[in-house]
Amino acid sequence: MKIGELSGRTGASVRALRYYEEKGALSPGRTPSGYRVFSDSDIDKVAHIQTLLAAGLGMDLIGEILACLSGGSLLLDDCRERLEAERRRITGDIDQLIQTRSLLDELLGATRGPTRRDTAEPSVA
Amino acid sequence: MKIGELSGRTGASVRALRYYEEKGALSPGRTPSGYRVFSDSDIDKVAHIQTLLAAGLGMDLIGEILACLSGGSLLLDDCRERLEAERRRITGDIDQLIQTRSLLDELLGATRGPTRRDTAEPSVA
DNA sequence: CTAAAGTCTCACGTAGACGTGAGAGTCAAG
DNA sequence: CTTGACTCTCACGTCTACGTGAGACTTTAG
Repeated sequence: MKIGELSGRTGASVRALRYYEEKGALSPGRTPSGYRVFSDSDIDKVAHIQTLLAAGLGMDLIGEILACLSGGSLLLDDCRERLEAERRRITGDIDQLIQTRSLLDELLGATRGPTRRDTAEPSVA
Repeated sequence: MKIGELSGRTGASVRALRYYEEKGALSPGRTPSGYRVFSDSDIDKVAHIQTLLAAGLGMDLIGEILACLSGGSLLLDDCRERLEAERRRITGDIDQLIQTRSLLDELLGATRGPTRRDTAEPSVA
């Protein structure tokens, strides 16, 4: 498929997809005329990219990770370490966010209003 | 205390502290000669700012929040709503991060195997 | 065949949270 | 009084993940 279709299927803008390629996260083929040609598996890759981006990983790292994965379907030790480091960082971020949520509760409760446990608490670590 | 001392006590750079003031999150007094004068309570405020920043809140919102808090020691309904919106967003972010952590575990697990250190056995790469 | 739609490669613009001098005034110490 | 450290106000530089044309070519629809 061409870039427009991938954009439609993933929600990522055409510009974003070209940017992902620039960072090595995608490696589409080319038609004789220069058009990028993506495969179905790229849909999943883009989803991964979006997920990792949302988690705060930089495109440079994501690019290396996906390059590693598609390269040999096996992570080099170097990549593993960095992924594990990110995993630890994310766990730290989660804790941090939970504390911050408590701070917000404090601010919200400090002034007035019922200390009601309203909406569900999906994630409590 | 002057800006340098507050910087030392909070870890925030002098530039950052001036930026926080610019955004209305801090409102230090001034000496006749124009030097900023901070109080001890500003140490806590800076800590809150750093926490909220790390949680993804923008300085504009943080500025309004702290201005609200120190202004009337009571949150306006408008402020409350926005804080509650941020609370929901943070909860969503936490869930997102937990899912992402699972993705990382998946990626890390996909290559599970002996972590060779010096074996020059090129797997598939 | 022509017009519209899609794609290409530059390459500058954007927003957020500061970094980094530039040039100048101010304060504590010797 | 003179350093030297500290502070002040501009105001441009930085980094990230794209947005947004500009100008030109390719493909598709009628």
